[in-house]
Formats: sequence, C-alpha cells, structure tokens
Amino acid sequence: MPKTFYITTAIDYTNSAPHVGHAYEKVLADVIARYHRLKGDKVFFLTGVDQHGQKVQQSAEKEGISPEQFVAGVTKQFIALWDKLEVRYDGWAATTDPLHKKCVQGMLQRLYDEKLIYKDKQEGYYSVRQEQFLTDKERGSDGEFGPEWGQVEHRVEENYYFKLSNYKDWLLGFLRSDLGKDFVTPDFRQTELINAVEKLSGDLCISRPKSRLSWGIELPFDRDYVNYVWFDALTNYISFIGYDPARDFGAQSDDFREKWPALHVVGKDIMIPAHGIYWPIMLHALGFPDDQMPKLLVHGWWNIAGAKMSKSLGNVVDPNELADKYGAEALRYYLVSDIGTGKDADFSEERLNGCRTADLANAFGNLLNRAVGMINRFRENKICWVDDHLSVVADEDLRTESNARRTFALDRIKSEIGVREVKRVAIFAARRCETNMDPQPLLHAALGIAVRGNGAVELSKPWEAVKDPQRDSEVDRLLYSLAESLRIIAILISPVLPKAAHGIFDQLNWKIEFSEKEERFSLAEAQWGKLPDGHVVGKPVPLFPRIEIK
RNA sequence: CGCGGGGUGGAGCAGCCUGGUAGCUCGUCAGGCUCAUAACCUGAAGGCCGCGGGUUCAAAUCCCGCCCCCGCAACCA
Repeated sequence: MPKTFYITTAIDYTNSAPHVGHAYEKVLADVIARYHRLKGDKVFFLTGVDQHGQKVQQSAEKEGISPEQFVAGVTKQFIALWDKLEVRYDGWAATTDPLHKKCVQGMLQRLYDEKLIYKDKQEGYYSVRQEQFLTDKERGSDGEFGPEWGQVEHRVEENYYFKLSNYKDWLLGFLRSDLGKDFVTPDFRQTELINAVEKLSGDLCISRPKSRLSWGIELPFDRDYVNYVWFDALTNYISFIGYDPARDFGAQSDDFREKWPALHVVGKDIMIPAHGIYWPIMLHALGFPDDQMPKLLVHGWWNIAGAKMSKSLGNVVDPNELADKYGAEALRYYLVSDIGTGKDADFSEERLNGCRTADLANAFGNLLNRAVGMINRFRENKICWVDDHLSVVADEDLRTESNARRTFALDRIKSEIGVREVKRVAIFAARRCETNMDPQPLLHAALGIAVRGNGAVELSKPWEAVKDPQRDSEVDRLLYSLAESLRIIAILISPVLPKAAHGIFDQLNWKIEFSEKEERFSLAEAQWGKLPDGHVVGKPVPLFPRIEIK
C-alpha cells in the first residue's frame, strides 16, 4: 500500500474572523500539499475549525444566540476564505462532528480505564471574570492580583487530570533519539522544546465542571464535566482519519495506517506546550510507537510594523480585502516568499504589491507575453525544435566577440535552464522537502529561469535576427527555449500559483485536456525538451495585468 | 538568574555549521533596447558584516567578553 503524505494545519478557533496569520498557515500547508501532488505523491490534507470552549460560549451569549449558531457563522467565513485562496483540502475537521466526539470520548475512557486520568481537588484564587485559577505568576509586583482579573475569590474545585508527568523522561529521550531528533522543524525550535520539557512539572488538567463550561465534549466517565481543550482540539488529527480508540495502534484500519503519521503545520505559539509536549505524550500513552510519532513544521508570525498582530491592538490584516485587491495568487505568493521558514516577518502591503509587480507581472507575466507574442508574430504561432544547438552556430559567427557571447548565452539557455535549474529543483526535492518544507527554492528557480530567458532575448535580438534568413535557426532556437522555459516555470510555480501556471499552459496551448486540473502539472516533466517540434501556441494575454492602486 | 531568535551597503534578507575575491531582491544613478504588461538588458555608486579582545598565513564565518532589539502572560497562526 503506497504511503499517503498526510499534512494538517492547526484548526482555527471559531471565536472571531480569520486574519492574515490564519491565511498564511493554510496557504503554506496547501503549497506543501500541492508540491507533493506535483511530485506524484498521494496526499491527504486536513484542516478545520476548533469550535468548543469558553470563549465561543461567551461570544454566543453576548450575541444572544446558541453556540451552534455562532460557530456555524464563523466557520462559514473560514471556509469561504480557503475557497477564495485556493486552499485545497481533503478533509475538514470540525470538532462538533459526532464522529470526532466519539473518538475523543473513547480516548478519554481508555486512558481513564488505564488509570492515567484521575480526579483531584484544586484550591486557590479564582478570577470570576477570566474564569481561571490564578497562580503566583499572576500576582503583580505588590503581591496582589491586578484589576485585570476583576473579582478574585478563594475557591475549591474538583477536576480531572491526565498523568502527563509520567512521560517526561520518555519525551526527553525521544527528542534526543534518532527517531525524534527531527521532530520539530526548524531545529532551533526543537532546542527550545527540549529546554521546555526539562522544566516540565505537574499533570494536565483536562476538564471543566459543566457549571462553568457547558459548550464542550462530555467526559464519558463523569457527565458533570466537559473536556477542556487539548484532548478535544489535538485529537482531530487522528479522529478525522479514522482512528479507533478501542483498538491498539497495530490494529488500526488500513485507512488510518496508510495516512499516519502526519506533518503538522502549526504556529510557534502552540508548539509549547500543546503540540510539542501534550500531543506526543497523548499519542505515546495511547500506545503509538516512537517511529509513528508525527512531525511538526513550526512557522513564525507576521508582525505589523514590528509589533504583534493582535485583536486587542486592532492591527489585524484582513486577507479577504487583500485577495480582492491584489488577487489571491499574489497574496499566496507574498505569504510564502517574503518570510523565512520558521521566522517572523513584517507584513507590508507595499511589499506585497511590490512582489506582485516585480516577480509576477514583470518576471513571469511579461516573459510569457513577449515570448508568446514573438512566436505569434515571427513564426505564425509555431515553435521549432532545433536539433543540434552547437553546430547551428557557424564558425564565422564565433569571430566577433558579440557573436561569441550570443552563442555562449544561447547555449546556456539550453544547458543551464534546461539542466541545471531542473537539477536544482531535484536537489530541493531531495533535501528541503524531506526536512520539511520551504517552497522558496521552487520560486527562486522559476525566477532564475525567467531572468535567463529575458537575458537571452536581449542578446539574441530576435526582432533583428528575424530579418536575416541566415539567422532563422537562431530565432527558432530562442523561441523554443523561451516556450520550454515557460513550460518549466509553470510547473515550478504551480504549487504556489496554480491559476497562473494554468494560464501559462493555456497560452502555450499545452495539455489543454487537463485544463483547470491539478494533474496538468508534474515535477517529472520539468525536464528540457518536452514540447514537440512544430507545436502551435496560443495568443498572448497579460497573466498579471498591472493594477492601479489609488 | 534563565531559554530561544536577531544585529551584514537606503529597506528587507542570504552567507556563518564545513574559515580564504561580501551575495540576493527592492531602491538610487547612468546608459542601451523596443518583441513585451512604462515591461526588458548592461554598467555604476553605496558596507571598517553591532562593539572589544583572541585563535589563524587568513575571520561576517571559530573562541571569549560586552552592548542593543524581539519572543518566552493573554486574545492569537
């Protein structure tokens, strides 16, 4: 059975509308998923929404509607955005799904039966406004709880706990073992995680009494409580691909085994403790072997003018607006190209627009336009394969320096664009893809090809050459090279810019039978010389028309 | 006290692990070209690579010390 590449994102909390950070994570995961499909892998991409919890309950109350209604409204916004941004997922994880609830309850019951969940009494100071117990950390410099906590009272409450601390040593050992040393990408986050695990103490509170929180999944062994957050939210990664908590890992369905383990794309904020600590420990406690632990791709954040994007600061950026203004593809391109893997970056609408103009309109769009235009005008839409690249250049052409340069340059188009660039992509595939995921080399390779193509046109001056019958083959060779370069560019950019890639293929009149379909692109075909001799191309149409921003 | 990230020409970044002409994108300036979406090509200016020591024939890169910025509480990717 072929292994499926299984990729997930964090599920978004349906308490408020999506912002550009949500969009980044989903686009990143989508690009990686598309890249794997391009490689020919079978892919399952799961994303979704986290719908339970206190905040949702409160927001719904505030609007005077039920949590179900409230959640349905926000969920719709997320789905609409992913649709707009061309995020193509295979599974949708909504935590109110009965199948998911059943799985969560099964897991809890199993761990409870194994005495890994116990009931304990919590006593301390409790903030009524924030609905949480306070620790000494929350005390101000004067030793008192600040006004942000509102009324603080002494309270005693019983809750259920998961024996997290039992597994601290196992987790440390795992993270330092060969199997676990690449658990987190980028590696500095793994360092951070190990440091955090070393400081780990105490167990994990997994419940809230219904009197405090009713919008959640009931504990199967105590109906007076609902589950609190993590066993609900994290479990989506396995519940939606058919995990059966009643069975051991080895007895899971083929469907599940084929997909698991996952690559989890998550933000740096939820690596510690949720995805880096709770999640592997939960899986381990359920009997997942070490070689079946997932991997984490931890991405950074988009800041606004150096400051965090936050609801309270009111500086959130609306991805819908940006997509409408600049196009979904330009936004996708910007989000994955102007940030280093795992690092933070400053979001700038100006740079977004700059990228769109420089890379998309000028580099890719304009090259396509001029190339297809020339093929139309100079060769009546037809490209010709010139067999021997070196011998077509007569000896006398090599006499002058400029001709020598030209010859050299044209030869480079074939050898470097065709072979070296594609080789670069292969290296990327082997290295970057396996260490999990940076789409930038694909884009850089594509841009590099475009730059060489433009350079070749300049050196060859086909508008002059076309007047000289003796230079026929040179023109043919150039035009073929351009068409072939564009075909490969389309393949390389297709994970990030699927629509533009289709646009290029359309204008090249290539693989029309796969129009609109992702199968139109394949990494294996990113090799020189696939366009046949005499191929007829289409008409030039601006791929990324310039846009006027008021 | 601590943990992690960062400080490289005007802006944003790469290079550092595996020392040896400081690279990329944008911007600026000067030319060129006209097939093309005022797009394209060429050239130039601009950097004591945070500071101070050390190792070395040689340090942005390795070692030590110091300074500065960001994150490690919450909404939140």
